[in-house]
Amino acid sequence: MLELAILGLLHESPLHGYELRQRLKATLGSFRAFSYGSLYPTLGRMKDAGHIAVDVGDAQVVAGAPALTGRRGKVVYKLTAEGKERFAELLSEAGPSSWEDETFGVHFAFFSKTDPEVRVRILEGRRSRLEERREGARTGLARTRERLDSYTLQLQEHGLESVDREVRWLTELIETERKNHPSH
Amino acid sequence: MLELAILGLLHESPLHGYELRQRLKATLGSFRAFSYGSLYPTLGRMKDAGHIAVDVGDAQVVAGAPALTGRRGKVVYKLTAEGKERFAELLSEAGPSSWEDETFGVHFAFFSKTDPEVRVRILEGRRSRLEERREGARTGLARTRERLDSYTLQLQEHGLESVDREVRWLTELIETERKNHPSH
DNA sequence: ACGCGATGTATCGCAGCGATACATTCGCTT
DNA sequence: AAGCGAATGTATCGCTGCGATACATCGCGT
Repeated sequence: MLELAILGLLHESPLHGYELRQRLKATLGSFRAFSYGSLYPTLGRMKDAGHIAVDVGDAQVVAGAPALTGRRGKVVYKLTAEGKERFAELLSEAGPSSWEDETFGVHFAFFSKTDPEVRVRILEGRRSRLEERREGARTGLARTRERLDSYTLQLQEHGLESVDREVRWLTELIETERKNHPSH
Repeated sequence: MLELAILGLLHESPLHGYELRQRLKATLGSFRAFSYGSLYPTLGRMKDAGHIAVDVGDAQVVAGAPALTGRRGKVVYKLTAEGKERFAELLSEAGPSSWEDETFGVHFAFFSKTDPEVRVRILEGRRSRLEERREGARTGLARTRERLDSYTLQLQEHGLESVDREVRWLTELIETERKNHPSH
C-alpha cells in the first residue's frame, strides 16, 4: 500500500522523507494521509528489500565544532532497478488487492503509468465490489428498517447514497476508458 | 472505538461474539466492518477492565462422550454496572475523538442515546473538521493543478465533492437538531 | 540576539485487518 | 439415515498504519 505509493513517487524523482510525505498528501488528497509512523518503517523495509537506496546527504561538519553532536544530513531515497521492477509488478496486478477501499485510491493515483487494460479491469473490479456492498446494505436495510432508530437509519442511507455516487463516478470513468481504448 | 460500539450494542441486550459482529455490520452499515481480529481482543480487554461480564453457556456434555474434547458452549457477553457508566462517559464527550473519520460514525450510530447538546457539538466539530480539510485540499489543488496528471486530478476532485456532500449533509442535520432543541 | 514556525528524521504503543484454524449445528439432497 | 455444505461460533497470528512524541536544524522577522 504505502509501498506502492512510495515507489510511484520515487519513480518521478528521488526525495527525502519529509517531502515524500508532502507529496503523499498532495497526490492522494483528502482520502489518505500516511503518517511518519508508517512512512519510516516502510522505507526501512523497502531498503532491506533492496527496492530503494539511501543517500545520506553529507552531514557537513562545522569547522571547529566537535563531531560529538552527530550532525544529521538530509536522507535522500531513490529507486533501484529492482524497485522499478517491483513498481511495474504492483502496477500490473488487477486483483482484490487493487480495488479494496484503502488500496484503490493509490492505484488510481498512478493510473497514468498503468496499462489501459489493467486500468479498466481495476475500475470494473472496484465497481462490482461496491455494487455487492450496496446490495448487501440495501437488503439488510429493507429487512431491519422499522427496528432502527432514525439516526442509524440516516447513517445507512447516507452511506448508501455515497456508494451510489461512487458507482456512477466509476461508470463514467469506465466509459471514458473504453472510448479511448476500444481494445477488445 | 470498537469499545464504544460494543458497549452500545450490549446496552440493548446481551450478545455472543458472532451476533455482536452481525449487529456491528448492520448498525454501522457500509462504512465500517470490524473483524474478529479486533472484536475478540477488545472483548478480552473490556472483560479485564470489568466493563463486561461473560456467561459461558453450559457446554452440555453428550452422555457417554469423553470430556476430552472440551465441548464449547456459547459465550455470552453482557454489560456490568461499570460498563454502563463507561458507556455514558464515552457518549458524553464531544472532542476530536468523537468527530474524526473512523470515530464519528460510531458516535452517530448511538445519537439516540446521546444528549442533544452533545449531538450538536459533535456534528459541528465534524463539520469544521471537514471544512478545514476541504480548504487545505482546495488551495493545494489550486497551487499544483497544472502539474498533476488527469487521473490524480480526477481523484482530488472526486474527493472534494465527497467532502462537500458530507458538509451539506451535516448542515442539514444540525439545522434539524436546532429546530427540535432550540436550547441556547 | 532571539525566538518561532517550517523543515527534517525517527520511534513507541496501540487499534484494527485479513487470513486462518477449528468446532458445531442446521437444512438439504441422496 | 447418511452425508455434506453453509451458516454459526470462538479464537489467534502477523502485519499495516496511526497518533503522539521527541528532538535537531534552518530561515526569517524583529
